[in-house]
Amino acid sequence: MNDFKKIEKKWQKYWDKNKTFEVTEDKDKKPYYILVEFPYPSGSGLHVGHVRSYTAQDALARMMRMQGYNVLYPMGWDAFGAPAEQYAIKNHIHPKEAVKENIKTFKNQMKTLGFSFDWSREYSTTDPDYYKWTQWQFLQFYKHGMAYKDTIPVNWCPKCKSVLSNEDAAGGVCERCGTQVVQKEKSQWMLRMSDYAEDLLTGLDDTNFADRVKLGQINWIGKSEGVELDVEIVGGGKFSIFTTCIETIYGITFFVIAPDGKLIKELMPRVENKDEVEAYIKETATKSNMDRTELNKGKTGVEVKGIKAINPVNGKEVPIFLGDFVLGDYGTGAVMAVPSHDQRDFEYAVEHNLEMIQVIDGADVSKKAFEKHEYLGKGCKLMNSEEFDGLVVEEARDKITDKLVEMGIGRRVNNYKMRDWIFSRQRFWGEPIPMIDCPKCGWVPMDEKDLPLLLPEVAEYEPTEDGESPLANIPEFVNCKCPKCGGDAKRETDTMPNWAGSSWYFLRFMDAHNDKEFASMEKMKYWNRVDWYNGGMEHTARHLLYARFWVQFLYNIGLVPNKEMIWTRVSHGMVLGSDNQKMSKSKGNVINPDDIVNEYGADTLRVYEMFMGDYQMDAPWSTDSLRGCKRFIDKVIRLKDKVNDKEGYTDTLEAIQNKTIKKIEYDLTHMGYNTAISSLMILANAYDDLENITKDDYRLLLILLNPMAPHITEELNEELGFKPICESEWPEYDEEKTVESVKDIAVQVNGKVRATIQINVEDDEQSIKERAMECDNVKKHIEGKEIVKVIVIKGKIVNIVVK
RNA sequence: GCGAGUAUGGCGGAAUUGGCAGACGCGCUAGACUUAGGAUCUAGUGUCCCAGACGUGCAGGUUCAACUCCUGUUACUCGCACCA
Repeated sequence: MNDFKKIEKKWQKYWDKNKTFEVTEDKDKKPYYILVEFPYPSGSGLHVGHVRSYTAQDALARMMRMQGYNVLYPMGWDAFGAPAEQYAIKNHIHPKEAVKENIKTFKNQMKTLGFSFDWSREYSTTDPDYYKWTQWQFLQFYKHGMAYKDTIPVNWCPKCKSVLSNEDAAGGVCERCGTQVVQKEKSQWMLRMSDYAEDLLTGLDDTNFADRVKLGQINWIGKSEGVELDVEIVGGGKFSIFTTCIETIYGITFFVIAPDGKLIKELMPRVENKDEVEAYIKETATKSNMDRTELNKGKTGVEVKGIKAINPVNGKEVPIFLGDFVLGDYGTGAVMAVPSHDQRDFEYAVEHNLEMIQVIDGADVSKKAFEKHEYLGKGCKLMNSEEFDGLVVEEARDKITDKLVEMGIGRRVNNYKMRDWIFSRQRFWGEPIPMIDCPKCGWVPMDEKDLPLLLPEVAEYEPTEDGESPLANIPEFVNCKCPKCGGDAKRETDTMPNWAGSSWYFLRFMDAHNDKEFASMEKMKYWNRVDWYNGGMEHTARHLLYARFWVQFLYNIGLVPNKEMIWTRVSHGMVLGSDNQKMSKSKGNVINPDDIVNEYGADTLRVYEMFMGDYQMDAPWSTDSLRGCKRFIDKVIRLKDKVNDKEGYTDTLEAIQNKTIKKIEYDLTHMGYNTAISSLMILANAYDDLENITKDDYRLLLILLNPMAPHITEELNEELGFKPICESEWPEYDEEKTVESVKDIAVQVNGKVRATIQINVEDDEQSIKERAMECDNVKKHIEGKEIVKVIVIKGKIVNIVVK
């Protein structure tokens, strides 16, 4: 049987020619929108990991189409960003050409795998017709005060010569190249994502994301409730701190402020030891995040001499320090230090020989701090806290907060770890930011009707040495007229991050070729939302959060129908190498899907990847197992020889057939792909046990297997003379017939199986009980013993308890 | 350190509500058919001191009955990481 190549080609052509999977907004059908993360068309081609998730979603799409749903299953390309640019630089071609080439490869691979995408909706984020709307939406952010320019210390990758978002620089190393990130001051476009922190949290209630996905989002947003407190400075002036442990306020022995924050700059004129302080600020700036977190556990810092702060509750004057464990961009960039009750403050106090005051009773604080997670909920009481002495912590927290609020110096506030989104990249290969810097008018947005702002056609697109975008070197691009006053002005030369285009691509699929709007409200209302979104776990924090933020903003300005446009989000496990390690060229364990398709066929690869293990877990590659799937398909082919001329279904197969239909429906909608395949193997084995099967029997197996193995099943179906499966209806099962009327159940004595009896569904408890007692082996084990009770679970088990 | 997840034969993994642990597949063993087999078919395949007993990371508990529920614990994987 080596004509699978011919067969697969034939049916791929058929689907293309008949536009089988293209959909329109058909009002008579129920819409269902299935989405997989569109790939980054890299130079190395499709990965077997792509095949896993695309096949899974493809199977769901194919089944649901047969069930009468109007299934939108689109595909496109997320082609802006550093990898495409680096690939282009390395191979000395223009990124546009590189992307075109890579898309062609990807698309061919997808076609040979028989994915049922609606190719009429294909686009790339790099198409001017698409990024026009990305730019347009950026202008909406700007016009609603959600985009602003700010000079901030940013993560800088010295190798990629680019600014990275906190998300891209997670762990203090560059996401792309692994180089240590350093801090650098830069003027950047920002989106006010932190304004949406609370909405992004509550919005999760309107989604059906997997729990682990929701949790990832919640952790990333990182909400903490606490008190913001104004602190007076001796001799005038004040600053604010944020704390979640206001109950320890009487234990303050010093304050620490961030060296990279704005506060120290304001205080500078009054600082006595300016040289020392400035040196420390400089030192901090050269340290990467990594240094600040891992390598530098010892608490460095200097005292800010000449300035003392006043503890508002007792008037005590305490010193102020700089310390790089306090971050400039979280909270207020300043903290109250209570060394007895915070381990970081404790370490800092030991290092700098500072006073400690215990204010919560219940532990020895001479060796380490007695922290919040240790004293909360244990009934611990306050001490050394004047009128609050003796109060339980939780109560004291409330009373102290009330007092501070009353005094007008305290506010209950929430803080979030999530920061604003740094939206500028000093890169060529991204959407140009459509803003113009006019010497007279300041930043002016481009006129919407002039969009798209195209990337210029140039030969040089490598980043400049000083970290400016390559676009800055192109006078024809930079120089322009101010849309407001008509005078000479300069364009923004930074481009958008590659997360931009992917933050709204799923909306575009609903109306992919609209040249009047990014997507029409009418079509978005028809499709309503993404019903089922599959992607990698690695995208559940960042991409999904950006996309939700983007959508919520569009909703607030009335441009999309729902505040959450994604309903279910699930994630798949990785396909590992056969050595159980992540596939990588350096380890030599990479499996190329093309090779597998060539040798075994697309159907085999698809079936194998569905069968390989729990969909949500990583699974190692096994070519032996793949061969097993090939054998299964061969067996299905051979079963055709058993088909007789009889009409209808074989009686003895009724139960298993109904059961299998039900099982496949359940499994394909619950990510149980491996057990779906297994139940089809069981069905095929049942057929194989018979001398003959009917045409209808055989066709049922073909239809049920079709979502996973669409080519061979269509071919066999056609050979029987039926109309194509992709134009047929999904079979219905009869719940009553899924239950076998005769069944073997176990008989246990004291929980141990001693016999098996055959029962009928109609049998009553008493007769089952009697028959169970009559089994020889059961008799042997209950002989001479007192029967305490007999438990009969109908259709499942009998347990006789004896003493 | 914090958060999440995982742990079942030689291997990948089943067990939807507590009800015969190991479905299904791989691998392996023996046999059949064969010039041949990465083909197909048949039988077998958790462990052991094998009429029986023991077995789902480990130690307890609840129950007639526990992979499943509860308490504690270990290892690994992933995410976050001085977030006040």
